[in-house]
Amino acid sequence: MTQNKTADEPELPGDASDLGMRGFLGYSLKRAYIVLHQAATGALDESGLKVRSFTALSLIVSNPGVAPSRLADMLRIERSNLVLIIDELETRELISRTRDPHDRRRFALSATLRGRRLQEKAAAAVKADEARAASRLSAEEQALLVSLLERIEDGPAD
Amino acid sequence: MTQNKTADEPELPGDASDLGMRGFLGYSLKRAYIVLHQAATGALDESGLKVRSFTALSLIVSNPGVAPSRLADMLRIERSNLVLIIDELETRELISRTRDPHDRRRFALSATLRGRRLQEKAAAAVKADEARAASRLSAEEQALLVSLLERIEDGPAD
DNA sequence: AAATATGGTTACACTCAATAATGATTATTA
DNA sequence: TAATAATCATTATTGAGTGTAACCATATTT
Repeated sequence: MTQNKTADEPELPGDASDLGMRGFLGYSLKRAYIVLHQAATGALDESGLKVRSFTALSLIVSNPGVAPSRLADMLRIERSNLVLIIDELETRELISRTRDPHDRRRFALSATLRGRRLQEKAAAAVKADEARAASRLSAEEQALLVSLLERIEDGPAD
Repeated sequence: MTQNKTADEPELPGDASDLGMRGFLGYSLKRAYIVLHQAATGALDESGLKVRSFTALSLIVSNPGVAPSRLADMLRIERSNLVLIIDELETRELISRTRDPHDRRRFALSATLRGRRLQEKAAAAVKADEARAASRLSAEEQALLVSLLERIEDGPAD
């Protein structure tokens, strides 16, 4: 047994380590992601949006008229899963869903004035909480981090 | 007819962009994480482990005798959720679960020889696939990335 | 015109993770 | 010491989040 907890050394909290996992990029990535996701969730509490809904709303704001299936591609989720998100945003009158006149199978999604205002406010809150969560990094380091992450997202060099 | 790049129409579905979301660290973080998680999932396919189980097994290998509740803390999940993971690892005889003689409420988790061998093999596979996924980054950049991520994980500077 | 493909929707299943309740054991305290 | 509280592992239940399959309406292709 490698653990020797006698009365002299009662239960050190640090006697277990994840040093072996630190060699895995995905491990560090996930743990940092959890921190940022929680920060965003907290920031969005007031607006009643989830991170998922906020992202969808933001993409609709900056891409007026976008079709649901296109949006699903951008979010990397299935169309069927987007339906509920859109339903919620529409019920709250943050977006409108109108038929695309050129292709009546499609909907054209646009943010309402209310939706644009809420998105703007929520975005500011998320930005602020993200800044706090990443406050150990300078602005330059944060920019560097994002660029590194985007190069990973671009896939293998091959 | 849906894609007309010849500046005919101002708002075509094809030119949708997520540029507005790129200002959010959490957005880039999540997308990079998805890439790495998929890489790890693929690498672990052969071993029959999920990313979750692999992480648990790895931590048990490097912390022989660790208690389930301590492990749950390290994995940042509830004890109750760890039970199923441990059950699976024990059923496959990758770990053993023995009572801690000093505190009979606790279990002491240790990897079997078989578990250590599988972990070693799986770790190599994950490392290889992670390296491929991050191949657009040099070794120095990868190390830098990890250090930036860990500083985020450390929380706000305050 | 008929067959095929695409877009949105619904229903279902599965994974992941949190919560609450329970039984066993240990620690505290009256 | 006896009674009470706290801790550990477990089970059951629940709720997100996401994928798959089937369906209907509309477009496209043959």
